[in-house]
Amino acid sequence: MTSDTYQKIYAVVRRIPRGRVLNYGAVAALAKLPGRARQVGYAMHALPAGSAVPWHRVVNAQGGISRRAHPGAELTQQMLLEREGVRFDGRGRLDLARYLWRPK
DNA sequence: TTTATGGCTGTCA
DNA sequence: ATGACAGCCATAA
Repeated sequence: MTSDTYQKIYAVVRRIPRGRVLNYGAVAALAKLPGRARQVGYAMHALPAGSAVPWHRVVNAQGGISRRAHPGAELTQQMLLEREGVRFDGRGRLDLARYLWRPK
């Protein structure tokens, strides 16, 4: 796939520091693709296994894990984040104001 | 080619 | 807080 869009998206996601998260809209914006949040989701879905992209650090705008195609995968994502020190509340959501990565 | 769908988001009721 | 609606556009059929 020769899509520059994906490459930009992956480049952004790959820069997310450990213990931090980014929502789809933010990734799209940082990739110079404002409004394409959905495509970011598709890019994640199309991500080849074994890639160096920390897809689990990408969450939705509510600071939670979106329902994904593969059942149970959202739990895996939450587990990976908790392993990096991200705490989830009783609703399975995290404090965006605190964990959202804000590049300068 | 056209249509339908989707790991979203922001706004309004 | 929750739910409905409407845009964005790449991928699949």
